[in-house]
Amino acid sequence: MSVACTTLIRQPPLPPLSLLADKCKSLNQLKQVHAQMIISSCIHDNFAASRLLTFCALSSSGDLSYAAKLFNNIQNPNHYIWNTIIRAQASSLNPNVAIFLFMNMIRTGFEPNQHTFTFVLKACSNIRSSNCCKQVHTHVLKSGLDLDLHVVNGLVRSYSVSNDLNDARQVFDQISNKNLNIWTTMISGYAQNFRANEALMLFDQMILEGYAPNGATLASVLSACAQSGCRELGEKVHVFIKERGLEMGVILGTALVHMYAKNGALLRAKKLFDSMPERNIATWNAMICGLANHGHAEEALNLFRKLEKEQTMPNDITFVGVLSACCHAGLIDVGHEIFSSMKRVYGIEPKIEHYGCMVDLLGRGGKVLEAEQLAKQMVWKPDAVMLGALLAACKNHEAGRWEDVTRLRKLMKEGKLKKTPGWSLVDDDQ
DNA sequence: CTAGGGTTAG
Repeated sequence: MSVACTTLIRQPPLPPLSLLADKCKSLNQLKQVHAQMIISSCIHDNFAASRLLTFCALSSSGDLSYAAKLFNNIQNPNHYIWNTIIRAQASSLNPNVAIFLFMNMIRTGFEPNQHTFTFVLKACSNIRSSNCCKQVHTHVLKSGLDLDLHVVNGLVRSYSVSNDLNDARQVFDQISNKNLNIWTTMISGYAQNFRANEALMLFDQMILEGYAPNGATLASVLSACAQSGCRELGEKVHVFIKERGLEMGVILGTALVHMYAKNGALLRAKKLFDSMPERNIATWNAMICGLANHGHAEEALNLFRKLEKEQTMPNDITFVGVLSACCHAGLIDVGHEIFSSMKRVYGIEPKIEHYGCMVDLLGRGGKVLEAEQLAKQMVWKPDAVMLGALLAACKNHEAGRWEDVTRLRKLMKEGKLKKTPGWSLVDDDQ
């Protein structure tokens, strides 16, 4: 008895179970802590439960379904617990669950706080639903948190990505004590919706009001410059970045490469590309697509070969660039090879754009039947661009064989090829 | 007690 007591006393005190949850490295360890919490009944303590939940909901070695079960077993969740599960579900594969939880929270009479709104608005952004934004927005107004800058930023962001720029702008305009992040969110909203002029006008206004842009702001501004061909402003931004000594990270670097490449300043783009210490797939895509779109097919392909040797994985956009390079250069065999490698080597399922490139490539090369077969084997109906390419191919390469055109028309009538509004543009031989 | 925002390629 006395021996046991001394042993107990001599042992260093264990950290409380709740803090042990924070130290877990794996789900298995966490499950052991969870078990101990159940045994010692401290699982009923919300703080202890919240540490468990945080690990399985948010850590990279966590498990969302375990988190969901854990959450369901918590009798009286507090704000932190509600917010944590909503936050985790908001960036899961099914962000609707976050909205659903949010509604449940309200139904049970729990008042959302500013954190709740930022997380549920993240879910709205991820499902890109303007209606969801509007519903959450009414709750924001009800709660009186409509002046919280994090919440406002979430609203502007989620309205913007749902293509609802009017509502985004309305929320933005109503806030008098804006910060840089809100300006950046609104500018990026315009830029990402291809409304470059509005993005640049807002940027002007931001500068007039005395805000100094950061790298994130400038990345969006450069994106707008790329879209609208404002190379002059783009270069000014480049100078500003250098003068201010802003860190040329991968995002800002990519935005600059994109701006130069899109504006046809391929040498400057390439120089910058080569000087970047770190590149991601967007950087490669900006350069490859820039080369391809300006008629430098060989260089685009060479760069793609280089990319294949890197540890960076190409994505579907890379292949749009590479295949359109093949198309411009008339490289049928190379195009075929790359098209088939998409799925075989990289596990990327070709989309309609990729088929479009191939149909155009085959059609221009006079392989009208092959092109048509490819168009028919897709799971989608051909779009106007593809039909245009097909009809052009018939006209240009099979002179006298008007039955090709007739056959396409027949297929369209039968609904095997869908007639789209743009189609009439090429149907000019009545 | 614990938590949140912005940025790149088409």
